[in-house]
Amino acid sequence: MRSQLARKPENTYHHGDLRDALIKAALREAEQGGAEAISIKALAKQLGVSQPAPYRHFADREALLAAVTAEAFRQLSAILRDAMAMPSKQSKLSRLAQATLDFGLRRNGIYRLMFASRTVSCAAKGSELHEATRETFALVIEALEAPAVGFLRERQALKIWAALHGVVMLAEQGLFTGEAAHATREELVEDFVSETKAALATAIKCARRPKKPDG
Amino acid sequence: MRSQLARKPENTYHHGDLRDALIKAALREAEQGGAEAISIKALAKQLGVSQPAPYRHFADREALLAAVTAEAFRQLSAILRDAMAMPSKQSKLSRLAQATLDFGLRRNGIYRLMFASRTVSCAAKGSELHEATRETFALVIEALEAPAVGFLRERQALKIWAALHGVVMLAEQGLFTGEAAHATREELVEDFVSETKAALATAIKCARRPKKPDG
DNA sequence: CGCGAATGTAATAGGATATAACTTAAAAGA
DNA sequence: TCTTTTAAGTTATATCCTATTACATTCGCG
Repeated sequence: MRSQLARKPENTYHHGDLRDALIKAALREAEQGGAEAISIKALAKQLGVSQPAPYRHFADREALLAAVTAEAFRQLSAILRDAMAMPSKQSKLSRLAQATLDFGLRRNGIYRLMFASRTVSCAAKGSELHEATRETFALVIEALEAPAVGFLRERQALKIWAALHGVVMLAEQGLFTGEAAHATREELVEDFVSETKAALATAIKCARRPKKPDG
Repeated sequence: MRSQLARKPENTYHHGDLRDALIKAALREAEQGGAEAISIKALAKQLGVSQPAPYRHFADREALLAAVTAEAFRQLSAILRDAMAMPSKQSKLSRLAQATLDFGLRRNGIYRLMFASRTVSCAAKGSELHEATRETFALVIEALEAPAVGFLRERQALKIWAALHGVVMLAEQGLFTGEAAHATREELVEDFVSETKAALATAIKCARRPKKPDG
């Protein structure tokens, strides 16, 4: 099952691994132009199969987009895991944050596919895509390096995750290029990271010793 | 120039205000489905004109989207201005924040058009759209109710604006519906608001009296 | 081996963007 | 006022895309 070879070999009837090749090629297309850049017809041509062949593997365009988005989340998860595993003077959270920012800016189109399309919110609860998004978020929680105390940790994970995405969003919008943007994106991200750490430390301390405000 | 009447009256050759009617109708279409829901052909039919008529007013689909997005930013600006003007026990910033969240969730599709499409980042510097986005951001700065001290104020405006958008984004993604989301969106937004206020207060105090850390 | 399921193809319908050539009506100027 | 120019709309058409239907080929399993 040559899963890496994109094009179908000539003089063969079956591609061998069309489903996978479609997802990989679609990811490549989406890199710059986002979901709009994904055309089933163009992908089929690129892979050397007939135009309706992809419909054997995906019910419609939406289904392909969902699969592509799920793959993108798995790739992001892998990148974040690597960033967190890498030895560094920075904290895990800081590395995760900078890696997310980097991913969002570098792979702009894919990022929009993941975080700014209807595809994800339409994903059913047990679906491949839904699971992929949950796994990524689990890494954010892990990056906090904090014990589970009620929902304090999840709350801080949501906060830092939201803040990060906001920075990516505004950066892509060009709000950091004006004269107002004396602060760089990276600085802002670091701000959020240290605020999260501080909030987490005090919140957990308070939760553990609810009577004493300081120990 | 009946600017409100959408459909072209029968037995007339000219619509009268097609450009405006197109933008308004497109906004209505985008409310749910975002940019993808905007079809020039469908709009033309809806307004009772021939299919290529819109091309007299917009060079292509992208140009229409840009105009629609600019109008959306002006509407958001108006909403935020109203929210800030309204008498309330809450701070201006808090009202702006909640109004933004509300807008992002209620008018989901339009929000994506504004903050998560390539349209905005492609807007040229003097364009209608670019000006509309700058005006909206100016309101965020205004909501801080803080004096201009270097770029401190702009930096905090960027931070709270980013955080807000992150919350909207994750909320639309459904990350607040799981068991992890013990915190409501509104609570998170208030967190960010009060952190901003605190950071702003101390930052400005320090900038004013650089030698004395506390006054 | 042989049969069913999976996978691919050709043909085709239908919807969208966009352009070209032509028509109408409104505005501008003599 | 009459004419001429120009803005705005129309019909016809080219091109691209999604999606379905009916048909062909190959894989894999009993």
